[in-house]
Amino acid sequence: MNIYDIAREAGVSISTVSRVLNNKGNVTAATRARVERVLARSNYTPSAIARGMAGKPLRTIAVLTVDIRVPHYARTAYTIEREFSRRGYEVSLCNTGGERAEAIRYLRAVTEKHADGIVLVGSIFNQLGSDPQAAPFLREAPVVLANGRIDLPNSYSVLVDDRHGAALAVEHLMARGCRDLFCVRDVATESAEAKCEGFVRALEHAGISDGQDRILDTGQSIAGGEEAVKALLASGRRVDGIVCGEDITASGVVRALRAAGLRVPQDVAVTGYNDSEYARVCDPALTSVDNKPELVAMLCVQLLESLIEKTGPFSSVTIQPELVVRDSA
Amino acid sequence: MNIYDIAREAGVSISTVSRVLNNKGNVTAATRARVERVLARSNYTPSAIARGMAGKPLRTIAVLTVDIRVPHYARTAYTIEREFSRRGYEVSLCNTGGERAEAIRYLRAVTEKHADGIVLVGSIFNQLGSDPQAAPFLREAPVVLANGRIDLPNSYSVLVDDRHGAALAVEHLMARGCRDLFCVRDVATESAEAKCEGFVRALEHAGISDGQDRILDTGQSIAGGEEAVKALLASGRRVDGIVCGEDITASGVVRALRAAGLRVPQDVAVTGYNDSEYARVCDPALTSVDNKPELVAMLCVQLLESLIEKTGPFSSVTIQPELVVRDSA
DNA sequence: CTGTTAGCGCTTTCAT
DNA sequence: ATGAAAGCGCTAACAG
Repeated sequence: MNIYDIAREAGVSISTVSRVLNNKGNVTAATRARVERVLARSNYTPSAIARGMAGKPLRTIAVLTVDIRVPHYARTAYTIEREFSRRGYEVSLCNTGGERAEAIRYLRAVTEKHADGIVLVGSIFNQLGSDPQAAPFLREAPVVLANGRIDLPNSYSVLVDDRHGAALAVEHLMARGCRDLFCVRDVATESAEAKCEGFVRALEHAGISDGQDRILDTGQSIAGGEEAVKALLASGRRVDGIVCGEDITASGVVRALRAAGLRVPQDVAVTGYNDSEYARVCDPALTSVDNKPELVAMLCVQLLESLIEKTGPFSSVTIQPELVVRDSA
Repeated sequence: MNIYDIAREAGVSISTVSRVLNNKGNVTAATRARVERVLARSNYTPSAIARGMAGKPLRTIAVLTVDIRVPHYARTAYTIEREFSRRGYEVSLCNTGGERAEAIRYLRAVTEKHADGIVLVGSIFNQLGSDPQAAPFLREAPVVLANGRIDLPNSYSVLVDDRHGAALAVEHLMARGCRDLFCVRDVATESAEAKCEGFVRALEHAGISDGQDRILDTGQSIAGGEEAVKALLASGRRVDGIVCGEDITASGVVRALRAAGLRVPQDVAVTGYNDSEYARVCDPALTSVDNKPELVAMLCVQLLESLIEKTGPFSSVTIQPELVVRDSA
């Protein structure tokens, strides 16, 4: 069933049907009513593909994320989807797992389908900007990065100041009297790097210069946090505060500390990052850095929408995280 | 840049270009090479829209879910996306929030774009099958429900036996000696209903007939779990075991029990549901029912793919949850 | 093996 | 206010 069928049944031309379908003017009330009656009883659905063929945008947004099973990405992707949906766009989603090849495959696919815009969620996508295989696809449609940045003509960023976020955690711990701090780095992204940098700088600011030696590397998981603590305690180094790069890792840190007979926060205070549900499930509830994924997502959507609709001016923005104090520090 | 440009530059016809593009036979190695060279230096991207216009499938799958911020849905959606991606499909995602209107809007949109298949994740979508506004869109493409069922000619299900899941929890609690059990219902879906039914039946099986009076209603959240426990304790009823419909709610239950000075599991044992990361973050780690979202998703993908490619036979399937025993019960 | 051509279903001028 | 017709970029049937 297509527009010709409707036109025939209504005794008009396809132009007229098209006009009533798209609420264009120049149709008599009578004609419009006749067409609408036919429309109502037929179960005709216009073909968006044909509409796209005729040069109209398909109103779809491509979202690339590492893994929506990570709550932080889930919250970001959720907000992006909801906001674009509200604006009449559909979103297509890909979990690249950080795999360059997956990202490229997907970018090619969405370019072939003429996506109207692209959102890259996470600093891990920064590398695509200079990737000869990927970059061409990032020039066909406007691109916005959530907490990332690439240098391409039509790409913009909504950044989060993770250095500041980590510094907030350090300052809070020092204010409660902690002096022997450590930082848990649980992933190798620019964002994680920024957190470490914030940690080191904040220590320097407090006159402690060996921050670089106080960074613990581990995996992003409960087990990762546990292992980092076990290794630290085994080293015999003094510790009374731990800044973690993720709530989930922090929960492992807390668990291992308690298992070792240490009290949190009395003996060792712990901070998480992301202010996720994990922070509230954890016992004691985690003091955590809120890096505002919903706000970031919202700004990404607004930015991308104005890029697509060419209602300028546009500019990249940076938002500041905040510390949410609970029981672990 | 389109297929005509390539054809002209290579000095061949568009058919030939189309043939090399799609690896069809009947092209001399020499001709193929010539076209491929032109292809390589041009940054031509074929238009999937035009291809769709010519009758080829666009290879997109629409996934409807309640809210991917809920880990169980995130895991399901993640697996669906990954598996379809591997098979050369793209997935478009909508978080309906359980809103009928959102589901309908989205179904209309994806029908206009000729989605090749639809996945409905969650029993909340069961009602769409008999919804006159929604059902027509569920007839245009094959539909698979994850843990749901609708009665439409081209719709199939991958079901989870949640009655059995809840019964497993009850049996485990009774085996540890619990006698005064309660069940926390934290949402109003058929799936939640099935869990309650499983709870009641398992009690009956053990000679306890007042199961229906042992169901506590609350919200699906930490606070929901806490409130349920507070109300229960205030009522003065004896309790030594609580079966929860969700890990997140169970974590609130545990927290409130401990706050009331009760030990988990010694005084009151608690079971969660979904075997999510929350179960592992919670202290004590939750004994939880694993309802296998990855397996469900995988089966949905296989089912839908065979429906799309018409490689039968198809049939709905039911999978059985398993209990994962940890420290809370 | 290669080229010509007729659609696919819509939007949009341009006539009338 | 309405209709005729061109064109969007591709696939595939058909002709050569």
